[in-house]
Amino acid sequence: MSIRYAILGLLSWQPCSGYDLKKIISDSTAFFWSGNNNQVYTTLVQLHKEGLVEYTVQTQESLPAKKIYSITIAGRDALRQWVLSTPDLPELHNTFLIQLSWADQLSPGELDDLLARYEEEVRIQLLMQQEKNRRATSPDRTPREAYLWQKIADNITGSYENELAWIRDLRQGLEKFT
Amino acid sequence: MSIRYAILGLLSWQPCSGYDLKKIISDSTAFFWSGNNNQVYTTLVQLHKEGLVEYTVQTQESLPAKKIYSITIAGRDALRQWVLSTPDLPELHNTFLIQLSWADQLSPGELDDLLARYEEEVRIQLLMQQEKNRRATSPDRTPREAYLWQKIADNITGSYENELAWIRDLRQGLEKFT
DNA sequence: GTTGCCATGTAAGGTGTTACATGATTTA
DNA sequence: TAAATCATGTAACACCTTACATGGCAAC
Repeated sequence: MSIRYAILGLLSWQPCSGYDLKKIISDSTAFFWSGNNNQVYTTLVQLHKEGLVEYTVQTQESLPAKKIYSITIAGRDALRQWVLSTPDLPELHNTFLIQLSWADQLSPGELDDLLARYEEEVRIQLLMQQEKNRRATSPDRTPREAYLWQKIADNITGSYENELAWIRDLRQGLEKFT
Repeated sequence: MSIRYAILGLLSWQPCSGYDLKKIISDSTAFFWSGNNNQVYTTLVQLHKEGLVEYTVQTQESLPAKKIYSITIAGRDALRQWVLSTPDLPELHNTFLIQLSWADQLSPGELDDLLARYEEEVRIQLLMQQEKNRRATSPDRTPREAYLWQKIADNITGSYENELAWIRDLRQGLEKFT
């Protein structure tokens, strides 16, 4: 349900087409959805039905027409209420931990290979995230907002760094068992 | 799809009824599913259809009959192949980051209240997780397996600790903006 | 000339959740 | 007497993903 508010929030920053929203969402890690058409467009239709967004059609020569969505007063109210609501905990979904649960059947070499592959994946992901952060643009309407967005980016890189430290420590500790 | 392998893994540890599996999964954080009936029972039926598990019915006086599932040779093979397969990255799904994205509309007091509530939630979750770890039983078939399960538990508490450090730092840094 | 971008939308399917349904036994 | 535990299973629905469909334009 929170993709509603991700979209409302983006529209509270600037009017966007569905296509724009889709791109922003799929490029972002904090907005963790895939940004597929179905979800974005149907959510926009629903938000419109509820009066939380409105749109104007903008025709373009030699390009398909755009629906430029913007947030309504009611939409801003709904967003504010949601932002004030009790936060959810982060969802810790790490399939690798399940893989590791049953990894004692592997030989020392197989296990270290598995761990090395995971470490490498996380390492690359961290680098990609850092690069994303460098390129990213944020609303930046006040110094405080810029700070919040910086910290949001830090949260994600921090999670990968934490995971990386964990896997390195794990591999180190495994050397005793060879 | 990975709940299949969570269940196969649990059965590779010890034979269980669906009810047992359900309880283990819903009590565990690493096995991150809710452990609802529908998923567990239908997955067991599917695994049985594929010949990866088998069961015997155990009747009990004055209690409903149990189906005691155990893993087959084919099941052990499938599990081993999955454990060796390329690990997935952790899924970072933190709705709070989206809430925070649009939190600059809040007054300093409202914002700090939101952050304080989040910090408290994470703190409690960390304590609960540590308590869980203390009570938990693990397969513990070899010293290496015991080590792996210890590290899996550490991963989860570590994630909460990391989040807690992040939110504390964030609140500290916000004081400049009051 | 095939791929990718712009821009909308639909279809089909996988995954996961809550709630419902039964029915005896134990606990508060 | 109400609720929780044991034990199975189904129904309904929310959420999310990939893939399909159209059609013009630009780039390589």
